[in-house]
Amino acid sequence: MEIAENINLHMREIEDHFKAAISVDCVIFGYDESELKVLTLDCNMEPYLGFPSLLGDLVKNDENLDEAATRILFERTGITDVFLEQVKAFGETDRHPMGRVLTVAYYALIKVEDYRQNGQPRGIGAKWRSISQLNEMAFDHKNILDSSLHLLRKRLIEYPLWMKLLPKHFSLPELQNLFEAVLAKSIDKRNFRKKISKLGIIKEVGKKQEDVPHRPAKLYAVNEKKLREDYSFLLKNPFIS
Amino acid sequence: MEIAENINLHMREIEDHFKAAISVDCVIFGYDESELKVLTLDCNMEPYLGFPSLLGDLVKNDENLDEAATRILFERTGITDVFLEQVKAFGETDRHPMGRVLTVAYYALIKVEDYRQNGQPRGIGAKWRSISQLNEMAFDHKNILDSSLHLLRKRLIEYPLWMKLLPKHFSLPELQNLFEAVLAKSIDKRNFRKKISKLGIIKEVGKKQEDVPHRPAKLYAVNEKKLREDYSFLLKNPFIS
DNA sequence: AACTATTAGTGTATTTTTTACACTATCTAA
DNA sequence: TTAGATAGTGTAAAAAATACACTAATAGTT
Repeated sequence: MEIAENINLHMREIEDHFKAAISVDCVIFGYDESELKVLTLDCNMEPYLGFPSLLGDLVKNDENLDEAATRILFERTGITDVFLEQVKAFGETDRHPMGRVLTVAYYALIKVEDYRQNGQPRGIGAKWRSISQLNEMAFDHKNILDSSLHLLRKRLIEYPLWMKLLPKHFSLPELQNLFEAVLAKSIDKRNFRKKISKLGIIKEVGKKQEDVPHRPAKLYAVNEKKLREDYSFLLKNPFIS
Repeated sequence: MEIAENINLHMREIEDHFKAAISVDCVIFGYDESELKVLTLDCNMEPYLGFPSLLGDLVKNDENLDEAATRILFERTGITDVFLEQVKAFGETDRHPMGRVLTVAYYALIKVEDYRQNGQPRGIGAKWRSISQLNEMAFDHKNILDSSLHLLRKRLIEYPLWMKLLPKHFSLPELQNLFEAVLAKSIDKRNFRKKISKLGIIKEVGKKQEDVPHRPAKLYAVNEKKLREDYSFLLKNPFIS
């Protein structure tokens, strides 16, 4: 093939194809009030006016996908060092009214207390919504949420990711309830505790719950030393390069 | 905000952002000569001239991602109904010399015998390469291959995907070797057979290997009836919507 | 026909993991 | 003191995973 012809062909390819936009949408999970919640906005774009939407943005030209996700998390919550993992790309041709916008979904795990402290000023209009009340969403965001939740469920079983969702001090009933909320099933208390204790990565902090109208539960924290030994990859973010 | 201003802002967004191309790259796995192989091309683009590359193409404007992957598979192998699953998106800003090309990776499982029958005319220049010899690849394709192999390993453990790679009739030693090749570890023969037989989805076909210079192994086939009962989702392609 | 080389095929005992299951303990509020 | 509510604890049975060594069938050789 002649070089000129080759260049021509490339020109045509560029004209035909370099017309898409790339966005990142984040499914920001939080655990609060004994429920799994997602940080959402109210969509302001037709035809989805008022529908809950995920937090996303177009990817800048000099930004890779992980960077875009990290930026969105920071812009919206003020939190850095967020646990993030890519879910997958969503590329239906008609998924966005503005044109061809391929979106790459990430899920994020944050401690709601961190968000309350840092985030509210920036995350204007953002609302925590329980996953059980997220049925209709803007764009294909319900689809994205479902895929993300599916991935989170798998990850929660294989890695102790719950530590990214719970406050520094937490009780075993809280931890069990988190599992039950995410996996949407009830778990035997004794077997659950046996499994957690075998992990060996939490330790008692010597305190108890306060202000509860019943027997208070002991509080635990992650044992950073054991964590480093057995799950050092969780200290960095193993899923973000 | 004024409507005109709003439109203006959108115009700027379009100008700034709708400049990316989207491609799909397929990691086409095959099992042959007791090895896990990947269908590759020799890259003809600088600076990767001669490096092995995955089979990919730009996504057409009226095509979603799954459709593009299916098309690439068909164009390159002549095979329809290929088992495909999206791996993830790769979006480093500098991953492609032609500009910003976000690529979405898929892995595919095909029977090498099907490829030999249908494919060679179209897959001009395509070569099966053993994964062990794929160290340097064009673009970020080694990275894509690694992610795909990682996903395949997980999937192979949870689902009987090996049936997508083996010929209609296969022996248990072949099946075990496939596992060993994909997982890159050796497996105890008796325990392996126990596990496979508990699945209950293969049946003897009443034949034996021929032309082997030692005791011939019995041949098996997938029991379609049992498969429908226990793994009906594998008959369709569960990972392609 | 006997023998050698090579791979196929088979079962049991042990350990580990998972599951099922019910009562006592501690706190608040009345 | 009592009632209400939730926290906390152990054991036995079943299932799954692991470790392990010999006999069987075929082709090729002598």
